[in-house]
Amino acid sequence: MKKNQYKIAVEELNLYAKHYYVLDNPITTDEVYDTLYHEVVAYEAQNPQDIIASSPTQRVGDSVSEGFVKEAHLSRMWSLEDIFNRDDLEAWLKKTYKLNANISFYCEPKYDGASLDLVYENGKLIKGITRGDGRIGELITQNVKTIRSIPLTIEHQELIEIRGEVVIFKEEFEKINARRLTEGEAPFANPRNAAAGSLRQLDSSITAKRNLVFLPYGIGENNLEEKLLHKKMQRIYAMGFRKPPQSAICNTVEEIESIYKKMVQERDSYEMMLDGMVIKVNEIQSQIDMGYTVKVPRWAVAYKFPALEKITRVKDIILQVGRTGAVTPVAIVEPTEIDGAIVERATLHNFDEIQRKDIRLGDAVIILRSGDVIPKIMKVLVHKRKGDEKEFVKPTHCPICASELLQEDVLLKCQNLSCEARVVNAIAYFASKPCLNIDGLGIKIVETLFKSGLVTNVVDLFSLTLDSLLTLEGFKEKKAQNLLDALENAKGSEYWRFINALGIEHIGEVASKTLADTFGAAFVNAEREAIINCDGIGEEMADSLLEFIRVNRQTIEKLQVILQAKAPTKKEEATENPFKGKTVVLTGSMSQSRGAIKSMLEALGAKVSSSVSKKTDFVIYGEDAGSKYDKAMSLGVKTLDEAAMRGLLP
DNA sequence: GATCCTCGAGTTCT
DNA sequence: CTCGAGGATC
Repeated sequence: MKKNQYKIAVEELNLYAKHYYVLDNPITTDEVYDTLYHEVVAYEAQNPQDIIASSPTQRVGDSVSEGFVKEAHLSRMWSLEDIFNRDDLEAWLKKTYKLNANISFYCEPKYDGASLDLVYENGKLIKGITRGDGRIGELITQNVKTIRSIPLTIEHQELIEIRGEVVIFKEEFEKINARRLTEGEAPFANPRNAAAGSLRQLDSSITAKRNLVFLPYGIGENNLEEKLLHKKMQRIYAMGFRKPPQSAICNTVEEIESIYKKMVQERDSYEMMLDGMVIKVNEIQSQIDMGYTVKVPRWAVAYKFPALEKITRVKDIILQVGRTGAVTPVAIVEPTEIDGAIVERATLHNFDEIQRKDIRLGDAVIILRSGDVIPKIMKVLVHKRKGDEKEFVKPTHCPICASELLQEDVLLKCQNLSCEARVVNAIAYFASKPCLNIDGLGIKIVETLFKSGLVTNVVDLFSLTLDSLLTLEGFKEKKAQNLLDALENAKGSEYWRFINALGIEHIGEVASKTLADTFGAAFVNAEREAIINCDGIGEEMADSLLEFIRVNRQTIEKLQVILQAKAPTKKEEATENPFKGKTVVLTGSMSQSRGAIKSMLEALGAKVSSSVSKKTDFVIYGEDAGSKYDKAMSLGVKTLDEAAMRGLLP
């Protein structure tokens, strides 16, 4: 870095910081900021004579803004030094052991939120102060009192300062943003900004509505006479504060690495966002001996997690046509590594979304991926526009077959029933898992079959022969025979699979089961009245079904003859068991596939549903359980792990 | 008429 | 897994 580059970098950092801290509207990612910041630090270390007074390295924390009364902290709130990998960790440990060899380390999550300082006197909460610059913050006591996880009184009479992080749970964050979008307000970039913004509302009734959560991480001014940090923390939890979802006392690099890896792996399953793990020396006397540098304590460090947010560029927006004819836009971005995965595409859902977020071709965007969640474009970095970005024009004609598109609610749909994309996807759907479950007939194979002209509709599948298949590229004896076997195997499937496989609009797995149970093969002649009378089926679905039968009666009858799908045998009453008549939801991965467990439970008379509500009787969870488990917890629905479920089986 | 519960349909990456 | 909308329920 040269001197003039250094100056530019400082200005850039200050601009980022202003947007981040003061305007609660970041214009870059943490990663970009951190990288640049470290370059500046490196330059300043080499060229101390050049250091500019306004450099962000020359101050602690963010600035204090107007609007609230300023208030000094009883003792200073420090920031933490960041480390990013094992080498950094080993270097830090070496440094730390040099100061004091006989120590252990207390590790807990570093929450991604806004720091808060609480002052209690005579057992009462008297002040809540934002971090500010670490010495002076803003007095926000009224707002703080709306946070339910902050006790207003504690059983500790002496003056004590409790520090922690105010966060917004991920679920709540999504809700708030969804609401802001519908009300035409700019969404928050991340839960941290939402938390910080909510905390600094002038009207505390707004703060109250945001469902903030306080998680304590330490103590400022205090007189808790404990020799060990983790004991102090236990005293705090005993006062009525919330515990961290994970913590550990470690003695070696290996132990620290292992708890770090565990947290990284589990970070998605936590309700709040984490951005790292904090490692602190556990012995209080050693902490005092080690003391502080100008900026940070020597006895603690933040071990950052890999970033889940990256900046990338929208190269193109392509159009996909599904089996129902719905046209969906997908953004193609510069390939970017996020948390171990290379992200190249991000769904845009529908065309309103492009407009709402004002995404243009060539735009720099912040892209986000958390766990299994599909990559999402969070926001456009408007200040990075050069002027040559192009607005994306909503198509009027199908990208595949060129027929006219029609807007149906939020979806833009191709109306041509024989559009290649629709036909190919419909055949693939016919063969998919919840339908006839034909092995080896995925989208790629269907495309090959369609292009060769051998298969132009689902009936053609059953006229395939070994000879005709062998004329195709990529098909040798083995693969061809496997496919023919799989097709043969589809004969005699359960009847609901056959109905589902037809891909009738609004008729999915559940409705197909209802129809199969009620009418069996006679569903093609069912009266409208009788259809509407079925549980869960109304006018819309009935009309869609009747229209489909009217148009496709011959195809349906041909398939009935070929497939000989099994009409459902009269269901035997399941014997009495804990799951009979109960509504259950499955989440996470278990020793068998969820499908297998689902049919086992259904055989016992349970209704296996896909979403959790307060009517759900049990949520059965496996490894890596997701948001459904969280929802069960918040609704107070009973949860069972796989072993507990098996224990209840007859 | 409003609200809650479910289902259907769409998508990404390992 | 999440969104949006159909269906059921009050």
